[in-house]
Amino acid sequence: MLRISKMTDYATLILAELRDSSTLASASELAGRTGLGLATVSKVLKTLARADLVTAQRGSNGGYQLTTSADTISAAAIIDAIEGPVAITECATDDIACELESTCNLGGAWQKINTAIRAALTDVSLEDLCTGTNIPDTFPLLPLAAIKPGVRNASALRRASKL
Amino acid sequence: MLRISKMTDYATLILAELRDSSTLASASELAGRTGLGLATVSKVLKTLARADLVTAQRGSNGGYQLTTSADTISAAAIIDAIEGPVAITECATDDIACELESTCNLGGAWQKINTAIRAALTDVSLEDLCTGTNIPDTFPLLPLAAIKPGVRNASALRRASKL
DNA sequence: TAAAACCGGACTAAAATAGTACGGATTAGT
DNA sequence: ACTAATCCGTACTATTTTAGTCCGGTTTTA
Repeated sequence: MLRISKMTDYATLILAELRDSSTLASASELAGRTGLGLATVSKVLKTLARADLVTAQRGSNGGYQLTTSADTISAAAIIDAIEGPVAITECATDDIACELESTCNLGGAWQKINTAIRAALTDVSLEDLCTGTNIPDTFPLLPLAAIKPGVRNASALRRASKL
Repeated sequence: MLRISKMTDYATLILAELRDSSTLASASELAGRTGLGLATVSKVLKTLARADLVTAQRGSNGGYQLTTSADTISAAAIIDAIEGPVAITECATDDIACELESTCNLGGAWQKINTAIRAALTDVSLEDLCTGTNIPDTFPLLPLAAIKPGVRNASALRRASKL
């Protein structure tokens, strides 16, 4: 559920390498360091460059570097760059009202959740991802938890424990 | 990014209808009420029944009803039921270590984030989804926010505002 | 016994994702 | 100027996932 694509995963790996590198790193260099295919690394880097997360230098001795420091690049930005600004539900994707709207009695609840998750991901930086800091094992969503003590059913617990 | 499948969306719609119904509701009844195809509704209901979120009554006059009350069914449980216990990254899916592990210097950061999101979704109930209550517009992730004041880059902000 | 309903699984079609390939443009060094 | 290294853009293919449909079987009620 709620998975990020492999490409986004790769992007994180690559960005992490760039973070460790003080100079320009070429696509083939990064391919070597990450163990991924050159073509794939190239593709990811091009996408990241278009999103302005990395800056490219062309020509011989060219390569890539982070546009800004690792603590100013958010997890949300990485996901956005690779996967585009896709929303959690179909009908949240664009401003066209979904055809089921009349029978849909869910007043955009999923969209709200989506926004909330995005906010959470915006507060996690590449630096955090690399160092593993600032990412708590559980995200106590205070306002929610305070209002209703987390009610969980058996199957949810069972699955959660396996995760 | 991070989208739930259409089927999960449908499941929520169907569960919401079941919540409003005091008696058994058949698949065709629910298809009518939601505006979805019968075959699709059937499929979703069967899956939900297997996950024990709804209880089926077979035979003539049969149908479905919620197994427990709407406030004991979590959003996480619904997603799990339809999409299975899939994790946010490939290598988190099973306990087999991913082949990139040696070069992967991301110590399961995505997995942590996944767990955190799951925790958040476990605290949102079907009842919440239906009524729209208890779902704040933003989820202030207190422990995170307290430690580092949300650093966002321009492109993240731009995209977020379009969402 | 017949009709209504769920059950399980197979099946197809469509869409998204992953990965590859290639000709073109840019730059540095010689 | 020439050449090699490198990024750029895009098109392409293959694979996987998702969505949606169908059907034969079982259960229950009347």
